[in-house]
Amino acid sequence: MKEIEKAYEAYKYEDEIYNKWETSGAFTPNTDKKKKPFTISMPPPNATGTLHLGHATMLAIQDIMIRYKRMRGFSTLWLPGTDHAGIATQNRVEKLLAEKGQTRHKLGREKFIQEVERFVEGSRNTIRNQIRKMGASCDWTRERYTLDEGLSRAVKNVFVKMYNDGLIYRGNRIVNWCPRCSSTLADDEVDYKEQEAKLYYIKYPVACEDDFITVATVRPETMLGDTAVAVNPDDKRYKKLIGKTVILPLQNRNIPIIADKHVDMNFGTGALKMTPAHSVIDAELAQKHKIQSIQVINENAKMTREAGVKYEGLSVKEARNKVLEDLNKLGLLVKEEAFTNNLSICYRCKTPIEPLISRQWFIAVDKPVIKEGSKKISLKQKALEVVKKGKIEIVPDRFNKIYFNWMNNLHDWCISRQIWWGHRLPVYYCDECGEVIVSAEPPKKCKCGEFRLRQDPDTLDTWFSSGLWTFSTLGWPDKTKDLDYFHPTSVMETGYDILFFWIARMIIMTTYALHEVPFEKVYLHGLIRTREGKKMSKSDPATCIDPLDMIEKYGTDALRLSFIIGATPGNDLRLYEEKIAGYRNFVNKIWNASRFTLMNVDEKHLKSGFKIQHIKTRADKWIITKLQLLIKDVTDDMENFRFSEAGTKIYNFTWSDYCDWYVELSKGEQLNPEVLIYILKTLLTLIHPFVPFVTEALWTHLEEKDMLIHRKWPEFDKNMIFTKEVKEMELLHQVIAYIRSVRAEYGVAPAKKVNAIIYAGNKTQFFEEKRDSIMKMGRLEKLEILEKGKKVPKAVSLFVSDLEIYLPLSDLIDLEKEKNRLTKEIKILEQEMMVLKNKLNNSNFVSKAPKEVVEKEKIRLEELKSSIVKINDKLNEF
RNA sequence: GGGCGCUUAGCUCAGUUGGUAGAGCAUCUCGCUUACACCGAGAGGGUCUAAGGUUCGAAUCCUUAAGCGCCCACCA
Repeated sequence: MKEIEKAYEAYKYEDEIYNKWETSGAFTPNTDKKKKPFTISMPPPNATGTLHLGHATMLAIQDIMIRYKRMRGFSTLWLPGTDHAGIATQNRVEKLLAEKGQTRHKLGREKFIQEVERFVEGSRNTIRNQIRKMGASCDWTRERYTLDEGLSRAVKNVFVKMYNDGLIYRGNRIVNWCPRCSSTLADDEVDYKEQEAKLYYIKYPVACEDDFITVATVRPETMLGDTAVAVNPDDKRYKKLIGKTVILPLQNRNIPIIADKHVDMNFGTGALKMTPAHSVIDAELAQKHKIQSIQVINENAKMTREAGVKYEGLSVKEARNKVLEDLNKLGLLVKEEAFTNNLSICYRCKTPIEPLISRQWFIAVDKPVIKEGSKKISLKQKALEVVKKGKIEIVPDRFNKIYFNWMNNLHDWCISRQIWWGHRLPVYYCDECGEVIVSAEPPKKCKCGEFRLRQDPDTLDTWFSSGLWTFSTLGWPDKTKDLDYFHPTSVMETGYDILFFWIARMIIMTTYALHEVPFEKVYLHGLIRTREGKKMSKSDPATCIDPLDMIEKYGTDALRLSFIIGATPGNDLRLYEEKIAGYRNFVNKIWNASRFTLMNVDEKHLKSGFKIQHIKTRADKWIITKLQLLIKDVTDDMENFRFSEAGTKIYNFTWSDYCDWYVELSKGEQLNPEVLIYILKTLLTLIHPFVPFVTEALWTHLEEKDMLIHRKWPEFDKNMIFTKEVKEMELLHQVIAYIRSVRAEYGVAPAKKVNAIIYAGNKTQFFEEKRDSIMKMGRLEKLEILEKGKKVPKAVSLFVSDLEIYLPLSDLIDLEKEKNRLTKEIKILEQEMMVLKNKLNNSNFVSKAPKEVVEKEKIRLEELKSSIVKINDKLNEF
């Protein structure tokens, strides 16, 4: 027998165990045709950061899925990797450079990229090791990175294919521009922040008339680029002005007054100033009405020459003040009102977005290109269809609606970014003849014969490459064994916050490129919040829990459990240290339950293996039955992704059934080594996916050849269900619980032993057999077990089922108190009996409720009646 | 303006198809009984947000309302 420490100290074991798993190849599956594949693509953490609670959650959930399926005999691939995270990473490095007084422009493109690469290599290693810390059983031999050669090839190939299909085009359109990042952003990369702004009312004189039209705006500086004023056609105030022109103040330009139903009559003055170059709505209206646009703000958020010499070069804010001042001088500024509006900001750096017109690359989401039978459908339609038809199932299903809503409203996706860190567009220009060449391989020369070709300086939106993740990581565009075997992947597990950013993009890109879904199931977890329900923010260490600190303090297993138990998919989870400490206690409980077993068995027991013949006592049959039911329930829960339920059930079994009863009963002559070992091994197997480290650490003491990670998942065995014994044991528990309860109520010191008399009727033999257990657990001095007898005076009396139990606590008994206790008890029982009687007298209930429900109630009623009679008899003696 | 989620014991939450409410922590009372004080035994604590409805029966299904939170949308 090996020495086992009294308490489990996680940090002493975890790294070594992980290392053993990894080096033994346990995480690396084969493309074994005899097995079924089970695949998860790990959502690639950004290559910049460190592990946070979001990552830790996803790793815990996915690892549970993977380990479970591995034990069920699947060929399981969990493919890890990292994402280059274009804008996020570039921003980080730019910030670091700024500290040294450097900028990326001073450095130049090539050197800057080297700088980023250096930075990324460092932090990728950090991330890798932190993923290991979480116990993630992912296949490191297949690790990928979005900028790998292979993945880059996939990116270029998809780009070219889409271009050739007419899905990718270059266009001059209004885009979200972040002046700080100097780049475009996709629509969903824009965040909104409420701000206290001012709504300015400005008078525009109507040409050739002594009239004005007043417009309201929060951005007066954009008026320099106004090209129209729009009103609602039904607006009586302005009907007569439609078709006329106004003279745009400060610019002295004539611009038309047009009518469009989109204009809200009730907002402001009901007249909308239109700046198509700097407002998305205005741009749409302008396109509809063929109104030109004038760009007055440039990509650095400075005013352009078009804004006029007076304003050129001013910042937006300066221009705003100057415009207001000038309008005021002319008496055209009517008034200003306080106003709250939503300011658009960059989701990465929080800088206000400037909408402006720019020449960019887009993916056409509404163009019918994908062949579907005889007709062609768009990317969007295809992405909607696979979810509608159930080819992809989203858990929880309420997110279907959210997905549909988003997909339906999707506009053409702007994919070009003016940053340097990322996949450069495979687009080449010939300045000689103006030819545009789109090609995965750099072209040698233009068809006009020119050799000097210029590659587009822009890079692709990060989500373009992430969208290919499930298949680019498996080797596409090459026809690899992995791709054939592991794709489509089985489950995509991630936080609901990137449903649009990523999940939707993967569905679009994969259904297009591979004509199959990227994954069959999407499992969405919630966000981790503080105990108060607030978001955890890195900037506020008081609210922010660092998973690595928690691992050091409580162990990985405890942390994992705190993400799983009590969590429901799609709902946020509040996390706090006491919770983690609680699960640490549970992990220690597992440790000690095992320790007890190991201290009480010999090596020969460990080696002998378990047979059904080893089951001897009623307690054995009871715990074995409980275990079988646990296997059944937990398996069912795991199959249905109910990890919280599965975890809770194992927790309760371990602590309440196994430790509090079976282990306690095992102390003494009842000890049955084979059963103890069988229960322990099965339990460790069942809970291994949740707490891999402590279970594997214990496994080393069990004389098994293989590591626990390879162990087969237990099967439910109906031959090990003993219904009768379970009922008897539960009655025994009840009796012991009653005795303990009375002892406590009467203040009997735990060390003091008392006497008891049980009239057990037809269960006399059973109780006789369990005499030792009752005496031990009830802490009895002397126990009499008889079929029946006289009521015992000067004793506390208990009536359980049809049993009578007496504790003659003579000197402790307070007759008055005992009388009150029994009176109280009988009141409760009588009340319950009344309810039951009414129910059973209700013909509707008897006829309509299921038979077994009625039967159950009848039995309960009989029990109640019997107890009440007995208590009444006893009361009459007082 | 649309849509979604939450509201259950002091706190954090479970409660799978409707059958008289559960856990952990916290509180109180005891206790070092040969696995564990990261423990054991016992106790208290809930008209399941409110009001209607369906049903023999509702925390669970339907309707309405309130509070909190989130997402989407082109109120300038």
